[in-house]
Amino acid sequence: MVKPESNPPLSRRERLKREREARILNAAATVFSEKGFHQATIREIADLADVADGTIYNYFADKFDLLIGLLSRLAEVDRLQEELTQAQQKGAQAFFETAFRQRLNRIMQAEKILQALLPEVLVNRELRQRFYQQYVSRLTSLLEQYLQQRIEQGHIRPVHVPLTVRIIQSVLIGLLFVRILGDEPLGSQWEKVPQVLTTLLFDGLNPREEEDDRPGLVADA
Amino acid sequence: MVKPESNPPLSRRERLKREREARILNAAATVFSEKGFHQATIREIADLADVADGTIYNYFADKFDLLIGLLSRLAEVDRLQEELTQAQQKGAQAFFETAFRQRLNRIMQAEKILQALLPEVLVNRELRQRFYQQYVSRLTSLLEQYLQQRIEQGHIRPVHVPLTVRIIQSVLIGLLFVRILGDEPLGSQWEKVPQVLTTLLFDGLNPREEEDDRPGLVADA
Amino acid sequence: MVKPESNPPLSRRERLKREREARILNAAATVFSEKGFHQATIREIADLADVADGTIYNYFADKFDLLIGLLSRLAEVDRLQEELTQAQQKGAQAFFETAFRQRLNRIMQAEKILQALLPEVLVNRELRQRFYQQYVSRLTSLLEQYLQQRIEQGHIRPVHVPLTVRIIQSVLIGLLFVRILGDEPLGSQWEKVPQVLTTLLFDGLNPREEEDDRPGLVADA
Amino acid sequence: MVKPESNPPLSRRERLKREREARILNAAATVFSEKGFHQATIREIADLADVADGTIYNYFADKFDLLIGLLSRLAEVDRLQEELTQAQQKGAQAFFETAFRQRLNRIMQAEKILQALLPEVLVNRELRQRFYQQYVSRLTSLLEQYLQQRIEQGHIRPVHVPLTVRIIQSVLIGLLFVRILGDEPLGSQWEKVPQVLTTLLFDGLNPREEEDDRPGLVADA
DNA sequence: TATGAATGAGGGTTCATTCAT
DNA sequence: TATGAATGAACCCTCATTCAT
Repeated sequence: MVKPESNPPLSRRERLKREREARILNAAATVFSEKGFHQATIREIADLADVADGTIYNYFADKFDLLIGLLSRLAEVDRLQEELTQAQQKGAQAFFETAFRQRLNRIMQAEKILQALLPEVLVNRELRQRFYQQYVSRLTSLLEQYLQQRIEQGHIRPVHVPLTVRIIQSVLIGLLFVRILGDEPLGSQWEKVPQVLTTLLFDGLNPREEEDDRPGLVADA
Repeated sequence: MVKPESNPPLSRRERLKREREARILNAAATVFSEKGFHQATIREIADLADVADGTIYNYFADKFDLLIGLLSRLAEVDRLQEELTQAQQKGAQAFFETAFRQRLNRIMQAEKILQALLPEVLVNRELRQRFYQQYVSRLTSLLEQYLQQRIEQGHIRPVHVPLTVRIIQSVLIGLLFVRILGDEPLGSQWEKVPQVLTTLLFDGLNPREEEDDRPGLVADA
Repeated sequence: MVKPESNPPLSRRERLKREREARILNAAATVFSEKGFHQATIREIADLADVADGTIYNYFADKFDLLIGLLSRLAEVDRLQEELTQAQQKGAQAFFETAFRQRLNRIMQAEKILQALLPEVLVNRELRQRFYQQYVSRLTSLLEQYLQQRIEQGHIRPVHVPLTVRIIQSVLIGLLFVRILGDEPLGSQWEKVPQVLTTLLFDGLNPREEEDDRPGLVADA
Repeated sequence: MVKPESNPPLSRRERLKREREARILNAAATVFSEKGFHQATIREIADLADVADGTIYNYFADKFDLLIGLLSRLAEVDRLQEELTQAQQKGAQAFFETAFRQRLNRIMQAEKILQALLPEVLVNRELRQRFYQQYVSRLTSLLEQYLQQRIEQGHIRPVHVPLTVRIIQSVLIGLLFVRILGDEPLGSQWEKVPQVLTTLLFDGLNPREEEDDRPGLVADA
């Protein structure tokens, strides 16, 4: 299932190479996320990765290619489809809560990389397109299919599928954004977000007959 | 539109100065949004504003100060409080739909400026804090107050107010983000978003007894 | 006659600009001729010209453009046609002696520039073509016309005009080359060359009845 | 062709080494002549020679040493003295025509190497001196001796021997130069040059009583 | 106050050379 | 001895900023 990459007789040389590339990408993520792509210098990344400046160019064509490398790693590690497929066996609401939790976890894990990428994504056409295709539209497609299906099954109200999916996508990205902005409640209560979000999405703000007493719905901080 | 500051007669000299500053800021917004802050050059902005390079430094301390200028203009023109106060006279759902429409309209009007600012907001601590305070947290506060009130009045289900408000904020910012990414449905159906979003927020995805037949809920594109 | 460029009301600013450009080109000629184009650094040229590195780029697009600038100056200052036209009023042999003297003088005056240009001329296609057109082929054409005419008039033996002219051209360039190589006799007896060359070219090596007693034909060094 | 050095049996190992060195020098000549010494990279030469970068440094001390290697090969292969000695048995004019033909043939054969060397010869003091000694002055000396002798024998008019010889040398180098410049007539009629040059050198441009009808003296292209 | 040329620090990138394998 | 990845010094060029006019 998960391409096991099980050709492990990697030569020592090959292992060193991979390890070096990883170190460089890590360093790039750190420096980019702290200073921004343009403020970051190759020198600084090289120092942090403990290689010489020139070595970076044995692994990446140029500075921008480091961003591409980060984006690739982002997409590569992500098990988006598999995760979502598993979650589909649950009910609709549980599916969304699971999906949100997965996505928000991923975002948190990859926060540094995302913080390195996002600013340039907004600015660079090529990166923007790659990011949209490799990162955004994949989730969009899956959600559209899922939502459509569930609507047809009557498990979900008939809504404007494309826009609803965009709205859901936007929440996720927006949450990352506001989190990066340093918003305190989001920073400290990130784990609660999936549930609040799911409840909101399913039950809405409208008051119901039956009072809802589940914990976590009211701020306790 | 609402220019209550028009008290003093303003000398010809003064008018010229203001007009020049506006031209410079416009040029900066255009160039920054197209190329990004770091790719943009003072020369290019000066050319577009039809002034000499050096002139810009009579109006702004340095290149970064142009961003501050754009942020100020963003906040300055915005009638956030007044608009929301007006909307509060409506019912809760109508309030949100109005508020969303206002916000999304503002976002669209100021898209160029926002596209110029956002990348640097993610990268520059000072700008980030200013942006958060002048642009994000103002809405957050107002929404928190409003939501709290309505919950106490029983018009809205008791929800986790801080996170709910962050989620709402995130939708707005995220929508802008996905729009900038070039997402087609968002680009072409931007006007429908407020209603879809409001319905989603209030009624949720859960199916109800009574079928919902209001127009615009199902994609027709 | 010599376009006097008599629009002297050059502003002070303009004069300074021209003077700066000249200083830069002089410095470039010096450094290029001493170290070669690739060994030369912009820093060094700037220092010698007493300007900042960046200033050079206000006058020349890039390092290579300095070579183009040198080539232009070479062609610009040269009064090739006028000089030759004057010389045409003399007899054939006197014409050539005059022409050789003019050319060899020019070469000596411009030796630094030529030494800066030649190596790159051999290496860079664009410069090669420009050099050939602006510097070499102009003389070639004039000589071809002149030789053809004189042959038709019977003042010169019928020879293979194109090759003969190339041979003459080659002597001039070759003499410069051997001079640059540091050849001593050429360095110290450069002024004798035109006469020796002319005699050789007209009378040849074949011995004649009448012994030739003109001075300068036998080495006295 | 004439390989009298073939005394020792040469081990397989030794043969491989020589062959490798030859491949490297060939590659260097090709790349240098096409791009120039400084534009050429060791990588490119190594690729063309089908060896690794580092291998080149087992054969040559550094990049510059490749030029020295080319110069050595140039001098080594050249049978200057033997060829000229043979030619001396002819009459003076035949001698020169033979000598010119030999030299111009050599130049053509070695054009690539010369084109690789000349630019750096003009720029690098050490290479310049070596080139002058190993390539230029050897011919100069031989010609000076020969010319002096013939003059004393009365077969050649008494001319300024040192300068005359320099002029002859200069023609050869200059012809190579103009050829490299891409001059068309020289490129296509290179074989005619020795004869035209010899006639010019011996008979001069002065018209004679007897009309000269030998072929090849008038351009037919 | 507007101008725009001069400034020069800064950084991405190249590539000859080294050296562990 | 051959390999080829790592090294890091070196350099062209950009461009924000200054300042004489």
